[in-house]
Amino acid sequence: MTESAPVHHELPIYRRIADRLRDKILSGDLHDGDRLPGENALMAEYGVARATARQALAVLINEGLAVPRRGSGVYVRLFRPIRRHGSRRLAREQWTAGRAIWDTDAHGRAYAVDQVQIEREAASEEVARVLDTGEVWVRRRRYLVDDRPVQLAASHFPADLVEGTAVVLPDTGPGGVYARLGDLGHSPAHFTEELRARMPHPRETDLLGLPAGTPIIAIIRTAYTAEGRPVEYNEMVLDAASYVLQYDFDA
Amino acid sequence: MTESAPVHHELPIYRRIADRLRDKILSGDLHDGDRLPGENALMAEYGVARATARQALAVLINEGLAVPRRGSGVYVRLFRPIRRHGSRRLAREQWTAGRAIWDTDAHGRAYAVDQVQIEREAASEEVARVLDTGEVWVRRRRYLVDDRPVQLAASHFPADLVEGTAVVLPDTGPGGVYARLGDLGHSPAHFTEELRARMPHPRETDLLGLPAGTPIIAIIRTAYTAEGRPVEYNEMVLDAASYVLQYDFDA
DNA sequence: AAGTGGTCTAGACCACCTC
DNA sequence: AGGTGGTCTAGACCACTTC
Repeated sequence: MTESAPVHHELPIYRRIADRLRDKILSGDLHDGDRLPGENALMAEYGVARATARQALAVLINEGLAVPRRGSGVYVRLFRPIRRHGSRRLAREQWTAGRAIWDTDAHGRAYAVDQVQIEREAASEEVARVLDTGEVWVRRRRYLVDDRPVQLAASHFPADLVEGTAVVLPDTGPGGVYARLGDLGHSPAHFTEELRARMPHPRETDLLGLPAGTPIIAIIRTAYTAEGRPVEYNEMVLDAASYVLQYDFDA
Repeated sequence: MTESAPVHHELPIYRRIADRLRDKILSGDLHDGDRLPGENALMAEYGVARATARQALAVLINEGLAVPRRGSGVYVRLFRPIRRHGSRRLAREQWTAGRAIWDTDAHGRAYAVDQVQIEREAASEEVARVLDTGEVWVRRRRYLVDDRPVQLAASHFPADLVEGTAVVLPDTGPGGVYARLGDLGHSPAHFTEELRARMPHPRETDLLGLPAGTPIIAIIRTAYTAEGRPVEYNEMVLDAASYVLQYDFDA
């Protein structure tokens, strides 16, 4: 009797446990910050080995739905995004009014800038291609909202354009770098944002303090003057769990 | 929470193995499609137990850098994104020229639509709020590029607006639904896209055939006529590994 | 002190792919 | 047939949190 039975795959135990827990989270049965049943609880409830219980929890952790806390438990994850307006926020009125762009984003919530680093560098191949120059000034910094890091950014400017100006000073003054570029007669007029989502590299995980299962959104924004001269190349890395991006445009 | 005071721990073995493999991938030492050292190889090379070798590989898999193939090995992952233009692609010339929007995106590559489903439904709370109606027609479908699913979409239209029109037929004719809305005197003129990135739910994982470690990009696009009437609410779910999104706008 | 998650070992059986 | 990854068990020691 060589005939074998159809291989009617059951889901593995750890997947079924994970599915049940996920349902409880997504249905609202378990709320933000609630404690999930721990490894011991799952071992007892389902009669499985510890590794299997862990495997089930790992699924939810890697999906970004739960966060483990050493010595304490596994918790349902909070999700409080900031709304970031792609088009509106860069409207000229924003920075000509002397306001920082971040006022537009983090309305009401406490925000801060961190780890500011300003350096003159040789441009990478890609930056050199876009900005059409070999030497750039780079402003790197980290943004925090409610004391939690949410974004990394590295703005690149053609060195000859900004050398000796406030663009390369720690404090760029009212309206920020865009207002300063305006002072120099190079007001940004057109923007391109190129956007990807992926899992973070270890450096990004550290700097943004990301739990497992949190993707990042990588944005490259290029700013052009009305004459079409590129004046800024800005690489941003956003904690995806902290953001909703919005773009408005016409047909 | 941000990582608390790092008590100068050494990295666990599995992390160090994962770090070395990641370096080989990111440095280009290992290329797309190359086979990584397997569990047995890692056990021998580092003198660790099987579970530890697996744990190291799991890190890379959950980062989206590697894909396991049963009975075969673990492979470096391919990354061939499609460029999707947020603003330009919806320019009126596109659909008034009778072209499908997808011609703009998947230039040159084979694309297809799949699992088309057209139904009249009661609007969800959110859709009802945005479209200002309780009854909607919904067009659900899946997009494929090079025979691989890359996007799910569900377009919602106010029922009274599109009842009995080509908008709710399988074939919407030249220029697609936007051209048909134009025929009805409701040409879309303004768009809003709201965008998040997160790990997929199991249903999305299945429909898009996503390997572990692949986030999705969820986009909600709302289309408005020149008079400000909302005429479409489109929920899209994109395989993040398959896309680069581009938005162009002015200051 | 007790409980939690983090790491690791040493086995086992299975389904699947490749040769 | 032999190698690969997928699942699972039954232990162990550790660091950390909570009480």
